[in-house]
Amino acid sequence: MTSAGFHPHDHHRCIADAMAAAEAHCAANRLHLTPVRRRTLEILLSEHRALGAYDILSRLNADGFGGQPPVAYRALDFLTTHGFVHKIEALNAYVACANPGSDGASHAPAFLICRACGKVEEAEADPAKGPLARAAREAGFAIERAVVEAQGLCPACHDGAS
Amino acid sequence: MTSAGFHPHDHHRCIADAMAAAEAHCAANRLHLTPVRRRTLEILLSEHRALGAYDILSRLNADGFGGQPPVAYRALDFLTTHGFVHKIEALNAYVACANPGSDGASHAPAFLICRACGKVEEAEADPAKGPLARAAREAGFAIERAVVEAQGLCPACHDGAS
DNA sequence: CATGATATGTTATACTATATCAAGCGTGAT
DNA sequence: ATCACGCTTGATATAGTATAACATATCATG
Repeated sequence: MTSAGFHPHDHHRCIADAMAAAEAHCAANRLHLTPVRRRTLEILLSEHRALGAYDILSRLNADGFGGQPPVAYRALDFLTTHGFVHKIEALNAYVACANPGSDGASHAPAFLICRACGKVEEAEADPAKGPLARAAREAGFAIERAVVEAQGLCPACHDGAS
Repeated sequence: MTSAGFHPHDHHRCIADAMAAAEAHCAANRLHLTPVRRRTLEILLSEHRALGAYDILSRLNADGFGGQPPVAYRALDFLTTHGFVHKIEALNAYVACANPGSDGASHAPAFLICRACGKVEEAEADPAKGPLARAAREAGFAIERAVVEAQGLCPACHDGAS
């Protein structure tokens, strides 16, 4: 199941479901979804886009949370460690996970990033099945983590442009 | 054909071949492989590892080239634009291309990055054939560029460790 | 209540990258 | 020849991303 980033959907519901899943996962695993962490996740869920740490920080400020970089980075560290948020390496930015708590830390997300509207869709493109896994096998390389980020144009921007 | 990063090889030859290929490609395309650019490429070729821009910069300094960041970044920009060097997004670092000039800009490299020794091997894991391409097709997404970076342990580090 | 683990506040700093303007240096056109 | 132009480099400043280190607060538990 992929995120609905590129298509119209009940976004309020989309946020509520993700927050509920995060809360359930935290409750089940003795994790503290504190106010800063919760708000950070809400901020990221509010858009299907990747936000920079300093974007997030300034929104946290607006909500009365501490104003220094470590505040944002620590919240992001918690959220990424537990699989609620992913970092988009190609953008040095962060995006909410589409299926949080699905299995904690070990799913293998791939991302489709629209360079026009900035929306990010998360796909479960398990690299274990692709040419990457074959190349690794041939090289005797043991993959622990894979960064897979496709950049291009989403359906809407592709049709609208050129 | 993959790079020989993880296996013993005639490294002097490996460097010489890559430099020759770069020179040929530049000559054929009216590109200037100036001293800074050439030296930058040599630095990256000297190791099968990804180096940060400031690492490269300090090595350039040692060789008498200008000492400001733009010097390194401009050389890297030239080299990446023309396919002689790739950026490893997950590390914010740069690595020499294993098969430069193969087709200029449009090959689809994937990387195997050893977290222990730092070596990087470039594989031609064409994403067009993998699950990523299928996910994109289903989503109506037009991929223009794909970042594929696997992190883990190379054969040597995998055997040596635990 | 004491204790230890977890989380947050705060300051400072490190690391990565680019904008901008000035100067040098070839190549080719007139 | 020299002028004009494009490309490359020099140099200063600043923007953007991330973490180290230490102090304080909070809370569950013994």
